[in-house]
Amino acid sequence: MYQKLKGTYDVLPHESDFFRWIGNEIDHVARLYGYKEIQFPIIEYANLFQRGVGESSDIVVKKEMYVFEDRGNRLVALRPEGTAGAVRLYIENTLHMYGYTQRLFYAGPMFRAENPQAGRYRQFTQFGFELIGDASPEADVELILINHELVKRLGITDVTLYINSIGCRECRPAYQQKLTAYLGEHKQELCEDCQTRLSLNPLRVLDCKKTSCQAVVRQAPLQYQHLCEPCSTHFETVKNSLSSLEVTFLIDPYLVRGLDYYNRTVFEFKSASLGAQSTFSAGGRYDYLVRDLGGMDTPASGFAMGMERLAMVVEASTGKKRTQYYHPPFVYVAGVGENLSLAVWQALRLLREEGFSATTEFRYTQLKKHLKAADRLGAPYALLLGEDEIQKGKWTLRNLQTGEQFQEIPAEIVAFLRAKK
RNA sequence: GUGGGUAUAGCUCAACUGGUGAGAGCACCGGUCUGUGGAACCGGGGGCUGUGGGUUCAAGUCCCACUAUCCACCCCA
Repeated sequence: MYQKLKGTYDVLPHESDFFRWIGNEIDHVARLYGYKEIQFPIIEYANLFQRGVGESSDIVVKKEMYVFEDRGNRLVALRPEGTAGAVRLYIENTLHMYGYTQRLFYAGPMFRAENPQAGRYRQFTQFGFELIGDASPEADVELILINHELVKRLGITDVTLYINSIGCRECRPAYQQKLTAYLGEHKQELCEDCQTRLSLNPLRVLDCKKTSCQAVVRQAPLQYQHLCEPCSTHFETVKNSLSSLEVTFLIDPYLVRGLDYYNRTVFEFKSASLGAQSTFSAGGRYDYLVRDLGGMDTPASGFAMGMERLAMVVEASTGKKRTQYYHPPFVYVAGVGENLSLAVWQALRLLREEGFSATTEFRYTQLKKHLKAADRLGAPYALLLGEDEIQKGKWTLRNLQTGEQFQEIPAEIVAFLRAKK
């Protein structure tokens, strides 16, 4: 028997409405905030991601990208995240010519060859929002508000917003020097991984979870205390805006980024119900990326949400299983007796033309079988069609919850159903 | 990549310390009931016990490897 690839999953028929619902809410919020959907390929040149995501990122270093040569010997990769592709799209299509500020969102599968775990897959779905061409702190706030709105709409309750500022290319070097110097003094106390991080990306030592490292980190100089004037003002404005909008947040001075392109504001939404993979949404400002990928100097900010994790949080938070979002067909047509296929077809066609979700089981001729099938599907109504109905030119409509039923001409039945829909 | 748990029917689980043809409930299909379902009863299809080796007279049961899965680390959404 064939099995699905490690780290992938199937969405079954009774679960898909759940994901559709989440997707619809995201679409809706995107529209409310004036974001337009973009679509870009799942495969791109590998170097787009190598450069976009950063050479020191584990996605590149630990070979977590699905990279291969295509038939033309091009080195291509399955996208490990969305921002690089979105920015490539922005640059290649000169979107700034349509308006400097672009509010964009996307949704789709991403790929990382990591070991699967709770809420972590090799093919996972990400929703991302990108606000390109706006350097103001309000842009960051808007993105956080979008998150906030989504959380609210999906009925998620146990979330915490963490924010931090990781400075810019002006103030980070000085800070990093200070940090590196400090960590260098305590090198012996750090774990093996952190000792290598020290030379590669010392910031990452800050969120190491090993107790020995944390002891060192606790005394370490913190970025948000060493921001340059502009970065500091930016961060203050973000915090003040959030406060005045009554969006509660916590400052996490150890919040850093695995992806290299971030600067200034970074934020994460975490849920306690998620186990170790507590972050279901993360984002921040990335003012250098457009330039790094060959575009003009363009500020930008964005975030991405993991659909699978989001789904788990929704279930945990609302107490509703994903199967409870299933929408049954509205009317089940039961053809009772032989040679009824024409009548059944006609009924189905009329119902569908009226916008009702309607179905049947062609293989059944016994009413009993039909009702059982309708029951299993969860349809609220069954339309009974047999000799009697055909003779009278009427339909019998049965309410499957109450058992009540009546006979009427099709037009009346349709009117009745329209009122119930 | 590292560490630990798990692996028997579609699902949830049985099968005394290794011992006759691997069972139950749910689900599915059919019947009791040829125009009234969600109940009951009866019957049926489904498993080379994750895969491959080994120990043994004998393995679902013990040993090894592999694979998958779950959890944690790493990292990340």
